[in-house]
Amino acid sequence: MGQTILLEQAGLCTPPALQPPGGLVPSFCCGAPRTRRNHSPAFPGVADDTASPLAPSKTVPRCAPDSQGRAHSCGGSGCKPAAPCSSTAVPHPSVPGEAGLPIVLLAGPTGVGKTAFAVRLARLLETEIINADSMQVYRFMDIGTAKPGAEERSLVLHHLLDVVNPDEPFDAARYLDLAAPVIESLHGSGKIPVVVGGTGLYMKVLTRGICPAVPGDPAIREQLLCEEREKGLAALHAELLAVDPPSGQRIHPNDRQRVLRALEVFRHTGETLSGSQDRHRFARTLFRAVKIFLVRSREDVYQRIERRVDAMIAQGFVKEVAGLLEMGYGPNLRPMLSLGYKQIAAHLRGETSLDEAVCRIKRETRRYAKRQMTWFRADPEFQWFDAADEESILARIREELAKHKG
RNA sequence: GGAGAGGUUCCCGAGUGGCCAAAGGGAGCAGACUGUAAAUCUGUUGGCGAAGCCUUCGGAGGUUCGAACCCUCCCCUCUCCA
Repeated sequence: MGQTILLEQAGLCTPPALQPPGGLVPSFCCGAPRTRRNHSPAFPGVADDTASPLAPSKTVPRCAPDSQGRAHSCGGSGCKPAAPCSSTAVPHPSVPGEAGLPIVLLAGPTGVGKTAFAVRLARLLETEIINADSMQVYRFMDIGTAKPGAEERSLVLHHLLDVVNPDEPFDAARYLDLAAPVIESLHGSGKIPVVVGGTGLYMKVLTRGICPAVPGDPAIREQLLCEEREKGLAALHAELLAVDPPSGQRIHPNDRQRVLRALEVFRHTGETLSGSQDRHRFARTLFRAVKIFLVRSREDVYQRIERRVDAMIAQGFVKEVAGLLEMGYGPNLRPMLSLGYKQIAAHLRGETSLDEAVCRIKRETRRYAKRQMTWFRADPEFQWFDAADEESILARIREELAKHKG
């Protein structure tokens, strides 16, 4: 096994009892998970017909006109193709919607074993993998993002990995712009793409499109930040409440990121974010998907996180972060503020010991895993499977795909 | 052996007679999420419940209408002196 291959995959092919070398849980780690009750993950099993990912969504028009009866603006492409309405508005040639080939979405909390299982699945389906992890799109960030290693990549072609530098802007819309054509191309050759990752929003956007609101505007953003410094966030929230009441009510006054975004949209376009979202509503289906969520018991996931972070350190995570900083990727860049990178950078600045950094990474990773479960729990189309039960998952996927062919 | 300080709800820590199931922080748990999403934010945290009731502030007694808070004894921890 290559060194860069992460523990994630170990659990899939070997009994959980087989611990990786050095997998001892360090006793220094504060806040070790206290699992009071036996969390038994929900396995909703097969979704009912209405919620079935493969059930055609009968009511949704492929490209609904907006309230004014005009086709919404897809960069002038007039909605002919079911193109994602994004900044660049790449018109996608096909109209997948409910008729085209499906995709397989493979999600799960960090460290359940998505990467390895995806490779297996992709080989069985003789297809390719599309990354749906918001951090693995960045170059030079390999160890800390648990990016698939050379071995995995040699077995199956991976897309959307290493597509931008850490100082380039990247967001859900850009993700859609890049991923949709890959899916279409794979569909063109009769393949069913396996989309793997833990970023719920990216998966949602990939299957349902994104609200055609404007992209972020640096000038307006700067102005807003300036006003925030002068008047405070509360004043900006008050303004939002006045200008876009639904958004103002929905967005908590402390949620700086969303308050700023909503105001940014309004100032840029004169249209409210809520209005735009109301028209969008994730109503269309861009790609039908078989949605699989891999789970393990809470204890299990936490233990795997523990081991995985230790393994990252052993593989040279600190060196990786130092290297990024040397390359000139500053500690305030978005990806450098992500899980792990942020804490290691703080350690390199001398703010914390390595032990402390590791401890924090583990804790933040546990929280992240929890948030992922919350996100995917909210989407009933995802069917939850015990990650160790590969056969059931494969059977289920085969069943769905067969149904589709028939 | 002597002197002093202290033992508070999962942890740290405030509280020094009623307004205390007990501030604040941490950790945990739950939730939200449409262009930063590995981000950002919210709620909650003794038990049972509708009010309300029950158990809790090292232990056992006591004072008081009433005690985490006052008194006595005991146990434990820390600091200093021998």
